[in-house]
Amino acid sequence: MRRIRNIVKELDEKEKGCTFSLQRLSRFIQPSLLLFLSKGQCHGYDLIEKLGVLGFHKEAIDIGAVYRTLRKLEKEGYVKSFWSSQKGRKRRVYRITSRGRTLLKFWIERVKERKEALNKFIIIYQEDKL
Amino acid sequence: MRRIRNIVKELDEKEKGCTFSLQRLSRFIQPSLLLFLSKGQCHGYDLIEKLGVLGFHKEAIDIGAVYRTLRKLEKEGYVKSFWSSQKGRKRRVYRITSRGRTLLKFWIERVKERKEALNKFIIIYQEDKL
DNA sequence: AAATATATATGGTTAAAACATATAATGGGA
DNA sequence: TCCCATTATATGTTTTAACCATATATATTT
Repeated sequence: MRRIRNIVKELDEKEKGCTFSLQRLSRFIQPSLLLFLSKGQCHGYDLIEKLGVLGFHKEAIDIGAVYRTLRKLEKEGYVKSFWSSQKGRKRRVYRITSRGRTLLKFWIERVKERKEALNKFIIIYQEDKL
Repeated sequence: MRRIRNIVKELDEKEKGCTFSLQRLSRFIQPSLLLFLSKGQCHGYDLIEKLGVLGFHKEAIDIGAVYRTLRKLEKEGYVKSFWSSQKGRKRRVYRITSRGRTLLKFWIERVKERKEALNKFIIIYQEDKL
């Protein structure tokens, strides 16, 4: 039904014996959805495809989480949705609101900070290596 | 007793009306502790200081989480500890194990992936901006 | 003597990812 | 035509780790 977590399972093989969940994504679905919606309206399935652009293998994405996050974003007023049924399958199309754009602006700051932190992490790791 | 979250509270002010917790750190304490311990033995309080090097304000760090994570890392065999009491306060000093170094190696891969993803995030955000 | 800094630890709450499963319409191939 | 894969959305449960609060005790500074 859902071919999911194939690649992650391979990692599991390699990481056998490690009790920490390394592949757990963190705080990424919500800001990513806002980001893509800031570029234009989209429906959920489309957004799942687009998450791959950021480097996540489609197979590893929790589809349920995407839809759930979209519903929550709407409940909070960051996006708005409507049903579209032209050509076949009806789909719920999302649009970002101005509130959503403001939230994304805050996220960008966090993303930049986090990127800097990860960069420092890598630099420290590589120090004094032969 | 603990002057914590001063800076974060300022952010809260700015982010008023946003119901999403933007400042929540994610999956960072554990790998960071391993990283610093890979450079040499340390005790918990020292590690709290060092977390600041990665760009986190000391005030925002959950000290309890640091100690808890260290205990867990030891329980899982990624670090080892002993009590040291020379000059004053006794402290529990941690050392990374070879298992810990292996775990850190896996983490580095994740960190690099994540940094790339964050970079793409920023690039996409800046596309078609005036 | 009191206050602050150093140092470690644990109990409870919450958010979000991870995991599982359900539903249903559509289009292509056997 | 029937089956199956793909498209498409959704919700229930479990787990993890951050977040928040608090407790304890020694050492140093005011």
